[in-house]
Amino acid sequence: MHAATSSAIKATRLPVPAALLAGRPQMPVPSHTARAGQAIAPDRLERLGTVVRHERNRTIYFEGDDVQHCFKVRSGTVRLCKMTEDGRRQIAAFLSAGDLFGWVDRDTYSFSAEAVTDVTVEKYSRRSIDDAATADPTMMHRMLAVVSEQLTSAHNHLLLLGRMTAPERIASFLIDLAKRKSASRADAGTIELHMNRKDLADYLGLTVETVSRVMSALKRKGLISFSTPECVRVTQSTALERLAMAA
Amino acid sequence: MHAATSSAIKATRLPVPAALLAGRPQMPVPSHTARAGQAIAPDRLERLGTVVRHERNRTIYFEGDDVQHCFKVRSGTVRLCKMTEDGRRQIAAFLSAGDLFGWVDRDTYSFSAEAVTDVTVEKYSRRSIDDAATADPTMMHRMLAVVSEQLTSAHNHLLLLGRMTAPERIASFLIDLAKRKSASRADAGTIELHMNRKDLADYLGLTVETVSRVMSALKRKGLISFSTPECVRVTQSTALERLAMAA
DNA sequence: CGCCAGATTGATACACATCAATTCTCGTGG
DNA sequence: CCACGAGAATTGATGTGTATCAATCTGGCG
Repeated sequence: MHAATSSAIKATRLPVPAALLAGRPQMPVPSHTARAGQAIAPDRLERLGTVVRHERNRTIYFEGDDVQHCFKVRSGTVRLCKMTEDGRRQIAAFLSAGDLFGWVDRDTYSFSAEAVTDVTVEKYSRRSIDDAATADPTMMHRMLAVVSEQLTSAHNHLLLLGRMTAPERIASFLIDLAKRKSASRADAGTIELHMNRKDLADYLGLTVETVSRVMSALKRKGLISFSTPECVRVTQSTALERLAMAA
Repeated sequence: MHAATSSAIKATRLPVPAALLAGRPQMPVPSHTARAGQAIAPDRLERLGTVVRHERNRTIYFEGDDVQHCFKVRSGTVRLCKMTEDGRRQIAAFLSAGDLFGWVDRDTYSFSAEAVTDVTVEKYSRRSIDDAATADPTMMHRMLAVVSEQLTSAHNHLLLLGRMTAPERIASFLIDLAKRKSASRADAGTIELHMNRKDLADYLGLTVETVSRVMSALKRKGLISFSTPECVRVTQSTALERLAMAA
């Protein structure tokens, strides 16, 4: 099971023009400052990374694999998840363009990374990152900021899973997603989910049926609307926020 | 509400003889390597910290407060938690001697820290830590390791809250606690909880009544035993582990 | 057109929450 | 030392939110 970690389709060695650690904060439920990162010795990081493509539902790495690489999402959506022996799954985060993952100082990954959609990621060997960090100490500082942000997201997620009702979970999720979108484009209101109901359910600690029912209920009440299951429009954001409530 | 963060009773300026970042990994649900830390420029960290006492149930800092300090538990138990407006609470972690908290690179704390029992903590100003990190780059590296470990714990906790039944949650919790104990002393089997049922419930995403019922059931089945609610003895650890199951 | 996976909707079951008494524990003062 | 009180823990009776089981519906694709 831990064998074929690489489901890569194409791997081209490429310089990294933009600052590696720049980009918006990882994971949903941010609700905090966006900390637009500034360039960290971009010259040192050029030619260190490769761009790799993974097709839909392929695993990028498995929980328990040795930490050999760090990643940055270039396009598409990635999920970080854990499974129990009997097949129950918990998704810890969905990542999209600009998000970093695997940037931890550990021996093994504590969750799997999988492609929700077709995905392109930038991939950096741990060794090259270590070198870059040695050369530029602020790099390590930025990595700490990234992991800190992820820890905050995880803590918000704990509150959601431990103490919120199904409608509250869905509402919070939609609001977070809407916030993330609006950060990039001012589309305002329309959200492309990119993931199916099972993914959503496994992120929110619910079943597909419950997710479906609550989505339908929200639609009936006029808080949201959607024609295809993957494209949701928030029509009454204040009412939705009231539903989500949690600080 | 964010006013009096300091409920400190006594504050004495003290050198820090042992390596600050040494110690066992933070939070329950580790299940991974213990990474016994090596000394990080102990000389630079001496005289940077103060020892502060907080009495039972006092808040050390509030969610949303500016991050001014980092902490290390010297004795007692600390809980990290979040509350909703209507009083629901989620505890993210319990910390005990040797554990670090507040070591993030963020502007504000994303959760409150409270004393479960009477507690003594070592307290370091952010500024002094930054200075130490500049002087010794490996320091930042160690901090990244600490936060990474916490992120892993948070992810395990997500699986527990999102996908496990009440008995599974209790069993996992007891096993983790037992592991932590055995790491320090070879007491084997006997666990001092230090926290009441409400704390336990808020950590596990359950109610006091459910926690109590499940504990009683486990006792009746002979997997555990306890005379006082706070002192639990695991009598059939393999059966308990089978109950917990999750990878 | 017909197949199939995903989504929705309905009927029912059950795990855990909620409401409501006891019972236990422990600190305090007589 | 024991009685007392108060908060915590336990236990019981009942309710309910979400899971489970089971159709049906929908949309994409060979």
